[in-house]
Amino acid sequence: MTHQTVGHPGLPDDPRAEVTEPDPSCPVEIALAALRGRWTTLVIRELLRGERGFTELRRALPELSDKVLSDRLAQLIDAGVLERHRRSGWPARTHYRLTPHGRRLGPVLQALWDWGATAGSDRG
Amino acid sequence: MTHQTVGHPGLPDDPRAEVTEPDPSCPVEIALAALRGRWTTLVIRELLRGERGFTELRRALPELSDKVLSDRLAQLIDAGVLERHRRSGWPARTHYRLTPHGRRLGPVLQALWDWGATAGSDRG
DNA sequence: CTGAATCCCTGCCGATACTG
DNA sequence: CAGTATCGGCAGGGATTCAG
Repeated sequence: MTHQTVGHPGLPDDPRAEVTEPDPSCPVEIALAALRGRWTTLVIRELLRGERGFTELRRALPELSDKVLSDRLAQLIDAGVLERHRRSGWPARTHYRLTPHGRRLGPVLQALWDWGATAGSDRG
Repeated sequence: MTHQTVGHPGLPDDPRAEVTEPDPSCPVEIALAALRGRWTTLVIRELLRGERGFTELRRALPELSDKVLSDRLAQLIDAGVLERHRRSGWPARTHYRLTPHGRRLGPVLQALWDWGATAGSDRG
């Protein structure tokens, strides 16, 4: 951040802070798009704990269907959060690992957690 | 989670960090619910700059329809982010102001911005 | 001026079934 | 083991209309 116009934390001094309609190239939109959708943060949480295979993720999140898990993994790979590593052979073995960029979601989720944990307590 | 096995920031040592399915009471879900939906962050951004009336918000975000603006304001009031202040008389005048809790979204949005701004570049 | 009610359309999510 | 294909239900979002 390069300024503090009004005294609140403010947003970066970047033209994208001035958009008047939702803009996919806005960094906030990019971040929220990466986190969007049911189950997404739980998948990330599992992978923050270490790399996991497809079945391991299913075991950790039993209510999550194959299709949605597959969707989420693709979404997160697309967002640069995860990498897929295939091991050839039989049975096929794949594992998913956070990229460095994905690991940097840790503090972001922490910020969301901290804010959400104080909801209702208006303190100030 | 009760540890920091891998050296990443980790999540709080709270039972809600162990849920195996989406849980509305999870702080992360609470925060994401507050930010959910198209236009939401732009409305917040406007109000981070100062209190605004309904029409002022419409002017700042011309593509945003009345209905969705109304929906968003209700959502954010419900989330404890905003307060509505009515002034009696004619014409009716209302303004919206961030609560202290809402103002604390500043750093959260900043964290999202920072992450989103580095997407693609794999080493911050 | 400040909204709420309605309608429709689209996209997400879940269940099931099928493939390499 | 690791997914993809397909379908149906439901909620989100936009335009329009109406009301306090």
